[in-house]
Parts: sequence; structure tokens; C-alpha cells
Amino acid sequence: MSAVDGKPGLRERKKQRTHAAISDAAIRLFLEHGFSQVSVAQVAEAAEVSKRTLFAYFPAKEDLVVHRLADHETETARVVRARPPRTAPLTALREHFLKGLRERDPITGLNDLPAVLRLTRMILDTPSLVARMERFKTGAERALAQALRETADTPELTARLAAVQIVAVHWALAQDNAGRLAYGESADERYAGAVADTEHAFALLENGLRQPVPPSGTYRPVSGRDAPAAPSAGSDG
Amino acid sequence: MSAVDGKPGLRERKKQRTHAAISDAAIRLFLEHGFSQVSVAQVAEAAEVSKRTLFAYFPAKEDLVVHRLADHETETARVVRARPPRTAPLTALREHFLKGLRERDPITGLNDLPAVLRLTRMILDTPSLVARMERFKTGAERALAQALRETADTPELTARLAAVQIVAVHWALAQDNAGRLAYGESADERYAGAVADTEHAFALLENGLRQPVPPSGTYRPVSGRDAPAAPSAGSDG
DNA sequence: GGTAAATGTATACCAGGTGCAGAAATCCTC
DNA sequence: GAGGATTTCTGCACCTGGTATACATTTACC
Repeated sequence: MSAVDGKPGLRERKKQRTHAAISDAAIRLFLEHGFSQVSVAQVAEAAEVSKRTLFAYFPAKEDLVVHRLADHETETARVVRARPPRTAPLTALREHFLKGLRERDPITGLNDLPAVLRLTRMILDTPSLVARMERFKTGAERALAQALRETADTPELTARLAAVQIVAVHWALAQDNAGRLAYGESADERYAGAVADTEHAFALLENGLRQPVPPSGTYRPVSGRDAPAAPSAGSDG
Repeated sequence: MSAVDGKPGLRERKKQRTHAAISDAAIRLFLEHGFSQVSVAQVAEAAEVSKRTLFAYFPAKEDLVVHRLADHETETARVVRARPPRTAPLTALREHFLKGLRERDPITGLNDLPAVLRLTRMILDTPSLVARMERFKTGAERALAQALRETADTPELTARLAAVQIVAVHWALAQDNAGRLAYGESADERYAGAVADTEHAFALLENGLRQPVPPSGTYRPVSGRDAPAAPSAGSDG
């Protein structure tokens, strides 16, 4: 017929449409009735596809949900690789995370659009989905460690250790934000605190856990609180 | 009958015996044929128990393997709580991990008894078992964060961040050791390197990632070496 | 010794996931 | 266009992990 289309080819386009159709049906059903309440057979039926085909597109039920987050697996590594010259990896990562907060990137846990909120909630409430996210963490650690080795001349072990710390902190920050939003706080309300916590967390990464870290310029050694003077901004206290 | 026995009670003893019987049969079969090659029905049959009873003792197949590591979930938290007065949590944790290395505690990855080695290998090679271990990590993080809050007056967020970093580093060190032993190195050969890496890792935790740590020995942070004088001892290079 | 509670068993069942053989669609070539 | 090669989809049977039900057995307690 008309060879107007550029490259993709009908087969390829159809595959993408099927992929999207299955994913959409799955998310819709899961959000409506809960992840464990919906069987893959029901998802397949809703997507007008056989169960066998569904598993050809998604290796497991959990992937119907988390495949959208797969891109983030290499995000930190990409940020480190793409950082401006003479910039420390940690600096680039902090700026990137702060940008994510500003833009309410769901990966930071600071997006309160109803759909995002419910999805986040569902993931955090479903052990098997959390487990799948952990696997992403592992992948992110590996990719980040490699990026540190290749672009910052970080020795093997140091790169690995730095990577696991950084990924763990990222995840903890995001989970903290998500938890607060799930609890009812709005993204705008949470924003200032999220920024303060992020700065705090990266300061901890940079300076170590040895002594309490100065929250914002003023250094308080051992007075017991490393939270800022205005307690409502950060989350400690 | 004879009320000779002290406290346990027959029922209790029988339960413990059944528990052990199931676990032993499982480990034996898994080591012999591989985790995924053995069905829970086979384990139940080998333990002379019904499948239903097996699941009454172990909530999931993976628990047949990892239940022996359940105690370690709260280990770091206990170490922090039991530390001597005026000792920093990190110091206590470092000493404890070093002690584990000396004693070839399997949790450090530095035990090369054939049985331990094969079990470690099996766990690391089986995704679902690794996932189960990750859940232990999460539990360990929570417990450690609480211990830090309660015994070191660490503020909420700081405690959480410190906990995830510490647990991640522990795990990374252990996995590195286990990986090397699985690769053929002996525990005794690895010991010096493991100690050096541990010191390096804890120095990183204490002092932060700020200044790139020198590849070999020129940089001495505060006290003594965080990288050994002989570069071949550690793992960076 | 008898009885209630706990524990174990057999059976059937559900859901996730895979293997297989064949139907159907797409692609490529003429 | 027609035809065959190739890929994809489907229906089906099947396996395994895990659970619900209903019934038997053991243990503890009086």
C-alpha cells in the first residue's frame, strides 16, 4: 500500500500499540480494584489479548506497573556522565534531584497528581512491587558505580560504596516525600521541607556521618539538634 | 505421663523438631539439586510432612533458606544499642564488622566452609532469594534508624539516612567478600584485603565522599590508614 | 480418663507462569 | 498483486506456589 510512513513498519507500530494497550488496561484496573485483586487474565481480557501474549510483552505481573520506571534505573549514572566539567558528581546529583523536586518529578516522591499519588501508594503498599523496585535500585547502583569509575577515576571499591550510599539516600528521600504526600500533605506544602531535607542529605553524603552537619551555614557541633533554626522547614525534630 | 521435663512441653519440642526437620530437608535438597529445581511438595515429602504443614512453619518457599539469617536483621541495631559508653555508633559497628571478619562470620561473606560457600552462592544466584534478602535490609534499616534515634539522639531524618547508608555499605562489603570467595579465593587469602576494605568503607562513611579518596595510600584522613600502604591489600586499584 | 485447643492431613482450588502446536498476521520477493 | 518465509498471536494443557475447607489426630489440662 502507501509506503508513506518513514521507518517503523506496521509490525513494529502494532507491537507498540499492543504494549501500550496492555499497560494502560493494567494500570487502570489496578488503580480501580487494587493490584492483588486483579488477575493477569483479567488484564489480558481487558486489553483484548491472550494471557500468553501478555507474558510475551511483560515478563511478570509486577512489570505491568513498574516498566514505566525502568528509565530511571540509569538516571543517576547519566547525570554523573553528563555533568559539566570540573563539577563533582555529588554536586551534579544534588542539583538534579533539586530540579526534580521543582518540577515535581514523580521519581522524587513529590508529585501529588491524583493518578501519580494513587500509583505511588499502590506500589509502596504492595510488597512484590516494592521488591521489584529494589531490583531497580540494584541496577542503578551498578550503573552509577560504573559512571563514577569511568568519569571520575574513582577506584573500584570506592565507586561501589559511593554508589550504594547515593542510591540509598535518593530512595530514602523520595520515599519520605511520597510517604508524606500519601499522608495528606500537598506537594506545595512539602516542597520547602523536601528541599531542606535534600540539602541535608547531600551534606551528610559529602561530609560524612562523623559529626552533625551544619544545616544552613551555622555549624552546631553537639547541641543535639542538627535541624535548622526553623524546625518546620526540615523534617527532623 | 512423666512430668520430668522442665518447661518446654512436648508440643513445643515437637514443633521445634518439625521446624528443624523441614529446614534441614529443604537445605539439603536445595544444595543438591538447586533451589528452583526442587518443589515445596518434594521438601514436604522429604520432611515427612504435608505441604500445608510446611507452609504453617514457613510462610514462603524462600523462607526455607533465609530464615537462618533472620537474626541478623536486628544485628546492627543491637550493636549500636549495646555499644560502650562514649563510643560513636560507627565505631562500634566497624569494630563489630571487623570482629565478624576475624571470626569468619558468614554474614560478612568471609566464610569458605563448603556448605556455607554453596549456600551463599545459591542465594546470590537466585533472584527471589536475593529479593528476600533485600527485605531483611529494609528491616535492618528501620531497626538501626530507631536505635540511632533512641541511643544517640539522632534526629529522625538523619537517623534514617545514616541507617540506609550504613546498611548499604555493610551489604556491599559482604557481597564483595562473598563474590571473591565464590570466585575461588580462600577466606584466609581474602582476610587482609577484607579488613582494609572495611576500614576504607567506614572511613568513607565517617568522612564523606567529598574529596575523592586517593587510589593508594597518599591520603590519610584523620587517623591512620583508610587505604593500606600496600595497594595490593585493598581492592581498589 | 475425658475434653477442649492446638496441630496435622487430604483434597480441592486459585493465580502466576511456561511449553507446545497450530492459526493468523506481517514482511519480502517476484 | 500472489506466494512463501517469518514473526506474532492464540488456545490449551500443565506445573508450581500458596490458600481455604473440612476432618482427623495429638497434646494439654483438669
